Amino acid sequence: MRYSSAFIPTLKEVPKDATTPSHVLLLRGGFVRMVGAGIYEMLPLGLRVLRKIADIVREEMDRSGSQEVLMPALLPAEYFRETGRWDLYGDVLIRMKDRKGGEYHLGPTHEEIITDMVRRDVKSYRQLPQSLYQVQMKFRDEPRPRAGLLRCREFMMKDAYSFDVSEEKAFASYGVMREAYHRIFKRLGLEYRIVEADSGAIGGKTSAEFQVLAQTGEDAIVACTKCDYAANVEVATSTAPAKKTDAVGAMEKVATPHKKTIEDVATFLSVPQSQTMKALFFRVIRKDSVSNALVFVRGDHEAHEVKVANALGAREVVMGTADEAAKHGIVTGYIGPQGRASSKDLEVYFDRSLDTGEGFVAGANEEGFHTKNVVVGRDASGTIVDVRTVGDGDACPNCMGELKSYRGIEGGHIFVLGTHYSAKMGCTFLDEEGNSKPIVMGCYGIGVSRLVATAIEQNHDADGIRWPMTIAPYQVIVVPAGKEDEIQAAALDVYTKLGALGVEALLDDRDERPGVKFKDADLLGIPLRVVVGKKGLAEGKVELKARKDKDVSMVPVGEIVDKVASLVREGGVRLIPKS
RNA sequence: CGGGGUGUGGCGCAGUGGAAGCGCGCUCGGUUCGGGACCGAGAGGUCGUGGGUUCGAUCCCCACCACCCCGACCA
Repeated sequence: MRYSSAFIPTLKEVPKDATTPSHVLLLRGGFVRMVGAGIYEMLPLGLRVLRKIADIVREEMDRSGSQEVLMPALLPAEYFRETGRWDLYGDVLIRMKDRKGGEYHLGPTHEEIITDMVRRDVKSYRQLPQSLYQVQMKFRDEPRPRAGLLRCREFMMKDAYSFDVSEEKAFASYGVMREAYHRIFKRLGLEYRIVEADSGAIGGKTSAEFQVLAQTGEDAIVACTKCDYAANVEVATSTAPAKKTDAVGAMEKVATPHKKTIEDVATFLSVPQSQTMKALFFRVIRKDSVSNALVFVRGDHEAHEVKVANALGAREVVMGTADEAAKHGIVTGYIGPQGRASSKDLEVYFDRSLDTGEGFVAGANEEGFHTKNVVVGRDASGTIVDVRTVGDGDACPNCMGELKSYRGIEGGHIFVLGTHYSAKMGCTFLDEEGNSKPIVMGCYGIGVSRLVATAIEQNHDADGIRWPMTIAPYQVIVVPAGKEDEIQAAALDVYTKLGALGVEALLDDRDERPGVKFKDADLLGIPLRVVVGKKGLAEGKVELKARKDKDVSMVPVGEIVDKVASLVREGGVRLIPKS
């Protein structure tokens, strides 16, 4: 492509609404433009990147034995009604009516539609397993779209679905996809971790997220520095604390006037914060009931609400207000477990870090007093759970190694769904014995458009983007630095020969000063840059620079094309020469 | 949905109760030509929308809309 005729509207100034690096650079580089909140149009460069990512995903899906289909984005309400998600999805679903008043919505995900596709035709175990995928725009009315392509209301997603005769086979399919995902993320050139995660609303049993490491990530994850354990903090755990058997003296009430926070109490009583416990009052929302719970965690720990909800078997837990607590006779600031027991009104839980046989300082359930030597099990009873937020320095639950925390962007998520959808939708098959059984499903998503932004979050510097070779919009930019005919001719020659080898090259033939061209080349993030200049050319050489490196090398004109081609290949791209 | 903020030329911003300006970008001419050059001449704006106050509103008042940030929520 000749730059002079390309539609690459770059911007010098940072658009004021862009905050994250990928958002800024996608806009400045002329890759995308915003049309509305969470709605973007892809300009030529952006589309090239998007397609490259999608193509890699397709190749690996195909290789894993999955077949591509395309489902509609516009869906009649009846499918989501079948599984109850018409109501469950709430405002996230973009709903509409047709001229006859029929109810429709835009697809936020396609489990129901694919299940319908399969149930129509698959009747026998002989037709299984099946694996189908699609690359499609999805629509979700996000409460808060943000950060450019990272969180959109319209976004491109690859979703795959597996159909098996048994849970065992479904896990095998899950394993195949997991391997395919590893290949995909490696080929995309992204640093990532596969982590255990909460299954959320999709309703699965086993799931794993592919988290791309980036400082701006929305998700907090921990990974072991020794083994391959990694988990989203929503579900992360650590080694359970050892029980201690030292005798602990009897409980002792002490005056702690006006000392409400853990910090104040610990300082006042001269005990480490790890020897105190604090209580969190939650409103617990279960499938068909709402109750309250006191959850005790160590003073220096934090409870994670998702872990709390999972541990209590709740759909959701919400921090209760002081007023609500007061109705249960709770003295905020001085809450203790002694003398309490789980009741219908108020459930009592302890994080397992408190179940060590040690004595802790707890509130005395009386304004201005705390109690020392409270031993869980001896002086207080409740259910032991694991709800604390795991963080840096905690011990790995697998190998006792040290856990380290990262920020991540969820690039992919794979689930074993079981029969959640198939059972509700009557997607069944006859096994060898003639028994009708629901098909066991799995689903596997990759946020294709999100990965465009994710790749930038992980690969950029002060000057612009640094695309991984496999997804760069062009692999090399050829810059003639000078107007002399020899320079122009030499640059055109290099550009033409690169094209013949199948290298995707951009020829910056614009009538601009070299500085402008260099700035744009860096901003666009083209991995390789070949500059044809007067001095070099006099010696029969051109300049080669990698976007990610500082240094420049001079290469004989006769070798530059092969040199570039081999670097592109090394970057993981298969070159197909044009005949 | 709660809290905060912003809407003025393509982008970034200033500004006034008498009706609009700067930088970048754009067009033309000239000088330049290895890290976003310089000089000169131009083009380009329903001041988010609607209503109100006023002789007169981009400015003051009210309502609405859009967008951004924090939180809730979420992939």
